[in-house]
Order: sequence, then C-alpha cells, then structure tokens
Amino acid sequence: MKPLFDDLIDVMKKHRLRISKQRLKILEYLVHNRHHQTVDQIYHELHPDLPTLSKTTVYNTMKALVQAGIVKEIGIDEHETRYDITKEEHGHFKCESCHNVYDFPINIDDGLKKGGLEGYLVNSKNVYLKGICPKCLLDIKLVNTD
Amino acid sequence: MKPLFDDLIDVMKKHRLRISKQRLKILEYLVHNRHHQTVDQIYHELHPDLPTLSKTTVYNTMKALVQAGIVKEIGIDEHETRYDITKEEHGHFKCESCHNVYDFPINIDDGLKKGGLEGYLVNSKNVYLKGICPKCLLDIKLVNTD
DNA sequence: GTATAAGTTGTAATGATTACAAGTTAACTA
DNA sequence: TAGTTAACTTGTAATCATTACAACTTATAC
Ligand SMILES: [Mn+2]
Ligand SMILES: [Mn+2]
Ligand SMILES: [Zn+2]
Ligand SMILES: [Zn+2]
Repeated sequence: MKPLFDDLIDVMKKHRLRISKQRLKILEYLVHNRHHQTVDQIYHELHPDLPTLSKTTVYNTMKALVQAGIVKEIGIDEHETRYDITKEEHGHFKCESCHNVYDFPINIDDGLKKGGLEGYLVNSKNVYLKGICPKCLLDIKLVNTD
Repeated sequence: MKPLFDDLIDVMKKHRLRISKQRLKILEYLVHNRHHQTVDQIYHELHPDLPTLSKTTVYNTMKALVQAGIVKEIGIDEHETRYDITKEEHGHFKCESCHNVYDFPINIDDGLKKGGLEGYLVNSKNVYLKGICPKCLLDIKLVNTD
C-alpha cells in the first residue's frame, strides 16, 4: 500500500499541478502538522528551510491545493483563513481564550431535517463552534478563588 | 403580547445601549429584511433615509448588537461578514452562483457524537454549506442543450 | 436644565489577500 | 540530453473590508 504522501502527489499530477520543491515542502508540512495553520504560520515555519520562499507562493499553493481537493479552507475565524488536510468529516471548535482550533467528531447529515435542502446541490459542509476549551476552563477555575 | 421590536429595544436597554435614531433604523431594517445583509448593504439601503449615516456607525452598531446577543455574525464567506437577527437555530447555505444565503432547518446536536465535546464550553454554533441553489441549477439546465 | 458618558462621523491606518510583471523551472518531446 | 514552453516563483504594489482615532453631538440620569 502506497503511503499517503505519494497519493497526494498523484492527486496533484491528476490536476496538472507541477511538483516544485516549494509545493513538496508545503504538502509535507501539512501532512505532518495537522493544526489548521494559516498561510502566515506555514510561511514562517518553512522559511528557515526554504529561505527563498515567498508568502505569495504559499497563498498560490494553498489555492491550488484547495482547487485540487487536497486541502479544505477553514473559515471559523473571519480574520484568518486556516487549512485542513484531514479527509474524514469532522467539525471545528475554536477556543476564544487560547485561539486553538480543535477537531471533533460529527455527522452533519444526522442533524439535517429531511426535505430542508431538497433541490440544492451541496458542494461543501462546515460546522464551526466557538467557546472555551477544557484546558482554558481549568486555568480560569484556578485563577478564580471562589 | 408585546411586539418583537419592543422586546429588542428592551434587550438593548438591558445591555446599557442607548437608543439612537441610527440604531432604531438599523434594527427596524434588520427585523423587516431578513436576508443576511452585509454592513455595506445595510449602509446603502438606509442612506437615502438617513443621509448623515456613517458606515462606521453601522459597523459600531452591528458590533453592539452582536455583543447584546440580538444579532449573530454569519461568516459563511471569508470576504464578507453577514448578520442574522433570526433567533431559531438554523443552518446557512450559500449559492456559489447567485451568492444568496439561504436558511435551512437543522439540529446541530443531533449530529454531535456523544463525548466528542466533553469538557468544552460551547458559546456559539454555525453550520455553513455551499453549493448551487435550485433556482441556479434550473438556469444551468436551461443553458445546457444536452 | 445640566452634566457626562456614550454614540456618531469622517478620515486615516491596518492587515490579510490579490494583482502584476519579470525571472525561473518542471515537464514534455525529439 | 537539450530545447521549448507553459506553469511556477518571487517581490512589490494595489485592494478592500474592517478598525482606530479624535472632534463633535446627543441620550440619559439627576
Ligand atoms: Mn480539522
Ligand atoms: Mn439565517
Ligand atoms: Zn483554550
Ligand atoms: Zn443560486
């Protein structure tokens, strides 16, 4: 069985995307660091390794990967676009205290009431929750002396 | 039974928000035009009626209404923040052809697998779908001569 | 009616994303 | 393997929604 990484290269080739070293590094990074990073984060983390890398290239690459269906845009926060290379359906939770984005299991179709989207062609689904994560809740409790 | 509009005024007062004529017009507009308008749309539609209105005021007012829990931010599209004054839980569908945002019935909790968000404090939930609406699907079929 | 904190307004600043043009290179072919 | 070319990369400039700011105005409390 072929590793995940090679599968993704194949998908890129199917979409007529060239395999540059920039794209390889970005793809590799996304596969190994699944924390919904922003373009800015990806750029800064790869820069030491690829000193000539341009932020424009990261933007271009992410757009290409989205169009190829390899990554998904996560727009849980209006002010920053994040990206997710994980395939399985899941929801996203953003902690309003530590700003981390967590995955959680969900089956969107279970919540859809039948007939509600009759006649609609659905291309993408996203579930976004916001609140406070368990770690931050604990911190808040430790601070409060009630 | 008191009308919806007066209830909203009461909520504003509870949150120590002053009742200016700008805010009244915006609130009235939102109650009567439930199409998930952007700040820009709200501004342009009210401008004939309130010639001195500033777009900054619309931004400020929407922020105040969000904080008071009177309207909800709809971030289905990264490039435009929309607002929704409807209270009942529902999902949003954005047509990638006509760019309209439609409501649809949903029960988010039905799709949540138990234990998945154990220990998280959830403050807000959003379900965003994208695709093609029935009207646009019909238009596409009429154009294709297959 | 007065005091004052809150709201309004126009303008400037911000910041993420996109547009663009010149230089570079992956991939195909002979 | 070298030549060709469209695709990719890069730095810089432009865009545009949103926010910051400061002076002016007003809703609300007493
Ligand atoms: Mn995820
Ligand atoms: Mn709605
Ligand atoms: Zn947290
Ligand atoms: Zn449509």
